[in-house]
Amino acid sequence: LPDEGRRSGTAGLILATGLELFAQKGYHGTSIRDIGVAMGLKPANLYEHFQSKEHLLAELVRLGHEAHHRALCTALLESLPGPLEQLKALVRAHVRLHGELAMLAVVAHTEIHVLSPELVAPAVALRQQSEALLVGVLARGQEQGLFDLPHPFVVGAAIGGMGVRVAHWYHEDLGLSIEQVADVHVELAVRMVSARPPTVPSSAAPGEEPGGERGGSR
Amino acid sequence: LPDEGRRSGTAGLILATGLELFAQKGYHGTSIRDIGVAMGLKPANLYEHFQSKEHLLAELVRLGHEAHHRALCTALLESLPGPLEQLKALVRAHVRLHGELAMLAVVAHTEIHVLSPELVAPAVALRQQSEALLVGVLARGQEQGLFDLPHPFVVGAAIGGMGVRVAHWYHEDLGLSIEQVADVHVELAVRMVSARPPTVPSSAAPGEEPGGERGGSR
Amino acid sequence: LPDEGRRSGTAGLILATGLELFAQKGYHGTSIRDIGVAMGLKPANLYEHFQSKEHLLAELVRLGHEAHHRALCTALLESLPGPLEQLKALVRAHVRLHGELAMLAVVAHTEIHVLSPELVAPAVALRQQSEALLVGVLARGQEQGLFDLPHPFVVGAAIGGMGVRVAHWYHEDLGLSIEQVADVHVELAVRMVSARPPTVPSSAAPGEEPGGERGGSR
Amino acid sequence: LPDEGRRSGTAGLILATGLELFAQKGYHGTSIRDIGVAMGLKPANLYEHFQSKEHLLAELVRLGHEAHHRALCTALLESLPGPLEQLKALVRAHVRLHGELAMLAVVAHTEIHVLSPELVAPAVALRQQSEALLVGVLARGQEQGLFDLPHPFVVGAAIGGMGVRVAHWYHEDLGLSIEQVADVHVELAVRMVSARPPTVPSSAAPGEEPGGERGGSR
DNA sequence: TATGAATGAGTCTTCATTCAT
DNA sequence: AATGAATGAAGACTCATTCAT
Repeated sequence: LPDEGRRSGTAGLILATGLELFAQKGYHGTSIRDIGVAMGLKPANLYEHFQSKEHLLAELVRLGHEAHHRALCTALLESLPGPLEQLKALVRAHVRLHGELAMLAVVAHTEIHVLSPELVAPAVALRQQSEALLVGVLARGQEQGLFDLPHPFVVGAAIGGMGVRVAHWYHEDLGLSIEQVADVHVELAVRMVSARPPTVPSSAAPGEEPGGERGGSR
Repeated sequence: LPDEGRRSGTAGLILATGLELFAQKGYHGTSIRDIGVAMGLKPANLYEHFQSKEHLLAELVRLGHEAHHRALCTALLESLPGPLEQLKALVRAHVRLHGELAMLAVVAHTEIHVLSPELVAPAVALRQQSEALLVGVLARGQEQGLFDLPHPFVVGAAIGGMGVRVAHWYHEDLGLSIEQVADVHVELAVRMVSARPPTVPSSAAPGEEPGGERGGSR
Repeated sequence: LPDEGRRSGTAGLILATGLELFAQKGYHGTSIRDIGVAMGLKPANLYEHFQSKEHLLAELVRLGHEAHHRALCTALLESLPGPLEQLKALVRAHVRLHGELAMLAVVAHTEIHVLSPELVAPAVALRQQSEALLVGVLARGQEQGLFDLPHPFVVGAAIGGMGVRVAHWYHEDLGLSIEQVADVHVELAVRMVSARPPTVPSSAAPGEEPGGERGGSR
Repeated sequence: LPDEGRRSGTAGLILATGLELFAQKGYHGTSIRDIGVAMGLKPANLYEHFQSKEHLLAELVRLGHEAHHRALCTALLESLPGPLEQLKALVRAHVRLHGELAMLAVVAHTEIHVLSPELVAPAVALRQQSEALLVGVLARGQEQGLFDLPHPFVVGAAIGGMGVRVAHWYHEDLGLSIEQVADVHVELAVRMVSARPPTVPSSAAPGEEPGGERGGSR
């Protein structure tokens, strides 16, 4: 599905069909025959183009991780300087990718564990690098006193996580462009790294909740 | 795994073993034989206690959704009044559940789609109610002018989503208590619904960011 | 089902239930569990009363053959003398048994082949004796010039066969008493062994059939 | 086995092997593995040619009923006119089919009940038509005063039934050609529908039968 | 007498894969 | 590049049977 991974003819069709079915029913829930009938080809034919079912998945997982990594890197390269801008760029790219290439993102994320160590290696390498990008930005933002992170690791996981989930719930019939969704997530991410004002004037207005909040934690 | 769903003897063992394997390898990736050997029982024995593999999954999915719904309801009932406190209570409960019952949460979430309509019905009903709790709190918060939500629906999805992801990355060897993780998420959620201060020095305004950031970009 | 084979309590219930299910779905098509649920007892309980499923069948098959043999012998003993009367008695008894003990007859006939040689022995012995009764009567009838048999063996098979089939099609809702059915079969058997009159006008000779027939052809 | 149902290659082999085993051990008593080893093929291969074991049976049952119906129709078409000739033609065809295609006839008759309603439908339709042929001929024969039927329905069942049984006892090593068997059955059927001569000399009257009876009774 | 749990063998069927064509 | 047939392994599930209770 990503432009770079597009393959010609039958191989591309297999890739696209496999992606759709894997996203829908899972790797183990999809048989080589399912893919065959969905394509109008016989199962045996798949082996002209991929060594095995697992290799087909490996290719998809690799494409997904590459697309993700590429999107983040590009975002960073094109970003204005500074941790905040970079964070915004990362979040935007992260969310857009999970909205636009939702099936690929889901498959790459969900089914990565079925791959054998050899086939999974490239993907995990990319994933770690991608994660490092966000971690790095957050770290620098905090070093520079621009971010106020309750806990850098957890905040990173949360920001990444809410983006990942977009692939599961976003779809075009929602009346929302993926750009709008990305905008919101950018705003949320910014808020997440920004210290709240002392809440001096009791932003919770209706009166006087002052005390309540204190004991709120259990 | 949740106290309420604990079953006696063999049935309970099957439930626990199935949960573990389903979480690890997926429903379709786990064979009835896998469960059998992991339990030290023969596969045939499973059918004394569950009608089918699917019914076993259905029970787990149901338990997961019930535990989740129960946790949210309890949190709300015990919360101090007011949308902000309720939001905090919901997020805390949501995160704790996804940390403490991680496997159940993952299975209930990931494998719900393989269930036939009949078996899935109770779970989807509960899920909708659970979602409605958060949506309701956010809506009231905004009505009362306490929250500033860029987009209520997306914010809800984001808050829910980051909690859901906790089940995928949190584990006890992380040097973090789940309570700490919940604390952070509560703080993050509060920030997500709170308007940022006017950003007086306009930290987001491009162009005039205070120098230091420049070197941060790669 | 036959009075002599009736057993007390549970054993009798198993026998009756097994008979019904074997007749309906066949031996291999009926599981020990089917019998259990149909009886309201647990399958394990069957083994208190029968060594195995096969022994249950063997008992039924034996009962069936015994009842049949007994019916034929009694008929012969109570018959007026003479091959014709004896034939009539045999046919009547044969048909009555297959109507009144239809399920037992069907099972004893149909499922006898699944029994191991040891268990089947008593039944085959009886069957041969029963067949011999009819064969003997036919032979004597022919010797004495009372019967005109196109082919003794085939006629015997035919007379026996039409009676056997009664067990498959007769049931009480048919508006026919089994006695009526037996009457008809007796009459048919008598005709089967009786030479036709010289067919004076030669009704079978092609070409000269008496008019009326012509319109009958389609 | 009937010429019309013969299939090429493997499918035909499966059909033939299945027929043999079903006839011998019954549908439920025959496993897909039995068929496989009898054919020298692996069980899985059967599913290349038939959807399921039940579909294989359904095909056999259908073939059997078609062959039977075809045989009866052809017989009627080629018959001389008139109920008596038609009866003779029907009986001859009926018997020949049950002798020549014995296994098919037995399976089609015995195992039809295991088929699901959908799969059984074509066969029952044919069966009803076949029965109607005989019933029709008998009815016309009686209307025209050619037949003397003690009870039309029962006579039909008896004539049909004795033919059906041929499939169970006839085999070539018997020293009888199937044609001979058919001849006998034709003669028997004719006798069955023909009024006995008034038995003027009272052949059944006890007492005055010519001698033989004396020693005949046991 | 009755039963719940347990089990090894066996059920039908689907799987991914190969190979000759 | 494509396919129909073939296959060994594995899939979920059922079977008749046992045994402690």
